[in-house]
Parts: sequence; C-alpha cells; structure tokens
Amino acid sequence: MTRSREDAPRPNAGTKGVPRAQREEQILDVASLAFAADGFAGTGVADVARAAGISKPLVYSYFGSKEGLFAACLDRAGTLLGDEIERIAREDVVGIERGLRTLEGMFAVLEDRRHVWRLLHDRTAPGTAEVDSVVGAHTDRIDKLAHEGVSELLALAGVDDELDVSAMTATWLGIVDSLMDWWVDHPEQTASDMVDRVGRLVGALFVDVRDHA
Amino acid sequence: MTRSREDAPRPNAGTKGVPRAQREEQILDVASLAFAADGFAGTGVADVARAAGISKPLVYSYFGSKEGLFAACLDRAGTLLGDEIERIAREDVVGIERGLRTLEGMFAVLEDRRHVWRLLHDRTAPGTAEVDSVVGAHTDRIDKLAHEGVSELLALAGVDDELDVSAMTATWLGIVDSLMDWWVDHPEQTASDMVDRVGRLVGALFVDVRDHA
DNA sequence: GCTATATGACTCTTGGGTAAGTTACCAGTC
DNA sequence: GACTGGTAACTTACCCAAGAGTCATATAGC
Repeated sequence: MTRSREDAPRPNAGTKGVPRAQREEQILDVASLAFAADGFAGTGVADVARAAGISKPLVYSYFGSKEGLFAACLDRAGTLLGDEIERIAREDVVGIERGLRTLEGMFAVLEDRRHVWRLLHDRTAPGTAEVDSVVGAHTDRIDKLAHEGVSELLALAGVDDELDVSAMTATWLGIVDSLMDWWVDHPEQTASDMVDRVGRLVGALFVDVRDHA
Repeated sequence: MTRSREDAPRPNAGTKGVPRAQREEQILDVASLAFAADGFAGTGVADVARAAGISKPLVYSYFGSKEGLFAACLDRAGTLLGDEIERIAREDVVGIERGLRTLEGMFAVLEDRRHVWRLLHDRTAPGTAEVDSVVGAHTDRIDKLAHEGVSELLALAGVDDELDVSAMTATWLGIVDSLMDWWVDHPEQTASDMVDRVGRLVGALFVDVRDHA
C-alpha cells in the first residue's frame, strides 16, 4: 500500500567532513544564540540544525536530545561566566569597585557573545534532572560569588541582615541582566564604551566610590 | 466502521452556571499565574482550563485563541501597573525619592498578585500583531514614565547623555524586576517589609537621599 | 571492506483549535 | 402552572499541524 522505504532516492547524502569537536562547537554556537533569543520552549531542534547547515539526526547523534543540547549550551556558558567572575573575585577588590571590575570582566568576555548571559535565566527551561543539575551547579556558583561581593559591600555600609543581603544580591544580578540586555539592543557599543558608561553612572549616583577601594 | 458521534454518552454536561464577566476574571487570574510562571510558550491552554475548573472550548469561546487569552492577561496587568505608576508620577516627587515612591506603589498594588509584573517581559511571547500592539502600548507607557523619572534623577547628578539615560532606565526596570522576583520567592514578606527593606538598602548605598527631595 | 560521518523520510506525541451536541434558565403563551 | 422555543453556558470527542526523536541507508576516507 504505502510506498516502501527503499525506493525513495537519496540525492546528496553523506558529504563526510568536519571532525567531531569542531562540529560540536559550531552547533553549540548556533544553539546558544537560538535558545537565548527564543527560550528553550520556543526553539526547535530542526531550526538549530538548519541554521548550523546540518541535519537534525546529526544533532541528536552528538547531544542525544533537545535537553542534552540545552544542557551543553548552559554548561559552556556557565563555565565561561563562572570562571571569569571567580577570577575577579580573587583580585581582592571590595565594595562597589569589585562590582565594577566584575562588570568589566563580563563585558570583555561577552563582547562578541552578548546573548550568552540570558541562557542561565531561561524560564521555559524544563525542570528535568539533567537540566536542573547543570543550571543549578552554575547558578549556585555565580550566586555564591555575587552574594560574597554584595555581602562585603553592604557590611561596609553597615547592613548585615541576611534577608537584606539576599534581596540586594538578587538586585545586583538583575542589574547585570538589564545591562546585558541593553547591550544586546545596542550592538554598536563596544565593551570599553560600556565600562565607561557604567563608571559614569555609578560615579554620578553613589557616594565617593574610590574612598572604599 | 467507526463509532458514530451520537451514541456516546454525555454524563455531566452543562451545569449551567456562572455569568460571563465572573468567569472571565476567574480565567484571567489562573492564566496570568500560569503565563507568569512558565511563559507563553511553556503554558498550555488545557492546563489553564483544568486549573480554572472548566473545559478548553470554554476558554476559546471567551478569548478566541491562546494569543487572545495572553493579550487579555497583558492588558489587565499593563493597565493596573501603568495606572499606578502614572498616578505616582503626578505626585511631583523627584530623584531617588520618586523611585522609592514608585516601588512603594508597586508593592502595594501587587501584594497579592506579585507574579503579574513578569507578564510584560515574557520573551516567549509571539511576535504577532495582536500581542505586539497590546504589549507595546503598555510597555511604551511604562518605559516613558520610567525614562522621565530616571532622566530627572540623572539630571540632578549632572548626567544628560541620552544613551546613559537609556541604559540607566533599562537598569531601573531591571531592578524592579529583580525585587519582584525576589518577593515572589519570599511570600512571607509583606509589602510594608519590602518598603522598609528597600529604604534601608538605598539609605545605606546612596548619597543622602533626603537632600534631593 | 570497515568505520565514522551524514542524511531523507519516517513515527508518534503534544497541543492549538473546532464541531456538534447537552443542559439549564428565561421569556412568553394558553 | 405547565408547555415551548430561544439562548447562554458548557461539554465530549475529535481534527490537524508542529515538532521531538528514530531508522535505514548512503558516501568518504583509511
């Protein structure tokens, strides 16, 4: 009745090619962009494959599932961001100055991948064990470093209530979010422009920043 | 061959009931919660219907489509928030103080619907004309008011570059986002607690706030 | 020829949307 | 006060498109 499977023509299959590691990077780049733009739920594997110039089954052969692909994107992003934030945390700068240094590092690392920050905060991400463990590991690490910095800053200003610190940490992370989003919307701005801008704004609003450095 | 449609039993159909306006509110409450929690793309109409205790077609008879339902949620939320922000803007308070007053108003209005703020920033919302026009109308209004307030604040601090103001406005909105998210995660905190907390944090970080009032 | 790389064409589930019918209430009528 | 038609409120059972995931097959290089 139905056409059997083997009488269909296979025009341009298997062009061999590209080694595995390189393909993986390529797919992760494209997928990160897509997930960041449309969220996990709004992104299709077929779209990612097409944008990467390959076929859907190849994506599955590399990452197993849509969640696996998402987890891999998250892992790469989280490592990139976490390492940089941790590196700066070890510089022994405190207070507002530490915040500025961290932002400077983020701007430098994300200059040509600004969307990446968004991956960690995708509300449409599935709550499965695989994804949760990856996203949890990285956000825990980043949250902890942020908490440490905010805690030091507030201590200098005489605030040490734990809920106050917690709310301020969330706010700090929200500030980073908004600046990254704004940066995505203003592609002509360089990392250096952003550092200058934030310095100007903080200088205008806060008590003499350099006094605490 | 197949069972014809009319010999299936209809056990508990049509219990009549509830007038239209009341049902609409009820559905909007449930849908707003769901959309805010999982995003547009992550929310199913059937789930909303079940959570509201009714059937899916009834939702469609009221709102026409999933987008229509989402647009209705947005419209209600946007009007609620926009009206309150605008009311406060007319109070002739400027600088940081205006920001604090606005937050105070938001906390009061959203005390028992904290999730609502998230609706306006759903990145998985479809880019269709219907949704875009509604979300655009409300975000434009709110953005404009925020821009006005931030512009005044920065002018007091000697900053008037338009890009600086734009970035700071985005940051301000991000701060509100984060505080609302934190509040959702701390249900035991009252609106009054939040006002106190923000006052404490701002007092600790900023130059003498009251001097500008 | 064997293995890694790759694909077209499939299956199956999920979820938006619909058709057709059921029940309850509210006139008006005799 | 019981019958009757109209209509608003509601449901079950379905359709169908989109998208996650799989299979059998084809080519490239050693």
